[in-house]
Amino acid sequence: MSPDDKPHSDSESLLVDPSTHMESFRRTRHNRRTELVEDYVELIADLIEDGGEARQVDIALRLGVAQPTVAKMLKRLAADGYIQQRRYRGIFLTDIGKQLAEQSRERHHIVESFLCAIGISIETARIDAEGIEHHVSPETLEAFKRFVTQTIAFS
Amino acid sequence: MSPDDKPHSDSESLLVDPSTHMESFRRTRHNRRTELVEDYVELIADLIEDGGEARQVDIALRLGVAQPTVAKMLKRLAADGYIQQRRYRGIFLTDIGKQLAEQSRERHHIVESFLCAIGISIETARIDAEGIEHHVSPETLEAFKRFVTQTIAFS
DNA sequence: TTTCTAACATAGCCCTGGCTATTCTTCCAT
DNA sequence: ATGGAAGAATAGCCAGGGCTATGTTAGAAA
Repeated sequence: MSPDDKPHSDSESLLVDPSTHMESFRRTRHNRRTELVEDYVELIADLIEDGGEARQVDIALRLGVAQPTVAKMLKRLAADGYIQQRRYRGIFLTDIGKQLAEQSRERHHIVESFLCAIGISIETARIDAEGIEHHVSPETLEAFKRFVTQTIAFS
Repeated sequence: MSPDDKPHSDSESLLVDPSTHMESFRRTRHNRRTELVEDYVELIADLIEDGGEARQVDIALRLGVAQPTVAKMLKRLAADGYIQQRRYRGIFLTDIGKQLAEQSRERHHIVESFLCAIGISIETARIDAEGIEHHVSPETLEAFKRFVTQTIAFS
């Protein structure tokens, strides 16, 4: 087998090495699994703060899904210890639920502010932030925060 | 019922109106469905360019999934017209497959460059870009591109 | 108090994207 | 020419996150 039979070894390849590549995808898949939880918890916190309660119908309406979908998800959230439920009654965030909500909310806010700071319209920023926030590592979040602060300082 | 029983009407609420909110989530859910396709097509293009062929085992290795998972996904890609398959033979991108790959690759590259430009380490940029790229709207992508260009111009 | 409605709970379905285990094919090396 | 190994296909399982249809409950209105 001549050297040309195999992919270029290192230099000129546009592909990173397989295990690194794999790590990125694994991480991304993991994030995908946690995003829904974060979305729910964040939304529940907002609804409670805003209207005193978080009803399934409201959650369903804002998420754009059917009520039973929400019900099923809430069971999972309860099982995972993020919320407390009483049959036919409201939903309450547990301490770790509140903690996660606060974290998500802050991250969400930073991402959205950042997008605005680089000149994105508020409508687009809102939509993109919803998708992006879950894939932002602590390091990137820090950078976003710095950038927003600087931009405000200059204006 | 006093005015306080209902959520604040407009001004002081931290929640956007429900239908806007819903749109964001719907969009995000839609993106999630297309990300996998983009990841595959982009990876296939890279593998072909890099080594002349895209084998299931290599795709599986880089994606961090099992080979049958890849096989199943490839059927979907073929059904959707992105690739052509010949049993026990290689995979080829169709024209629209190539087009999608090119688009994804460019977007991916812009996002990664952008993250680097704001000071993220290359390792983190790689991982975050993998997750973020699928949630970047055309408007945001434009802004990223502008930013990268400017940054390079100043250096 | 009774009734009726809005909200919640449950059942049962579908599709997607993972997995393991197993059965072909190909193709290289003997 | 053939046997074996590596890669691809297939079968069959699971969990997650959607859905519709339907039963239950709480609480307001009559």
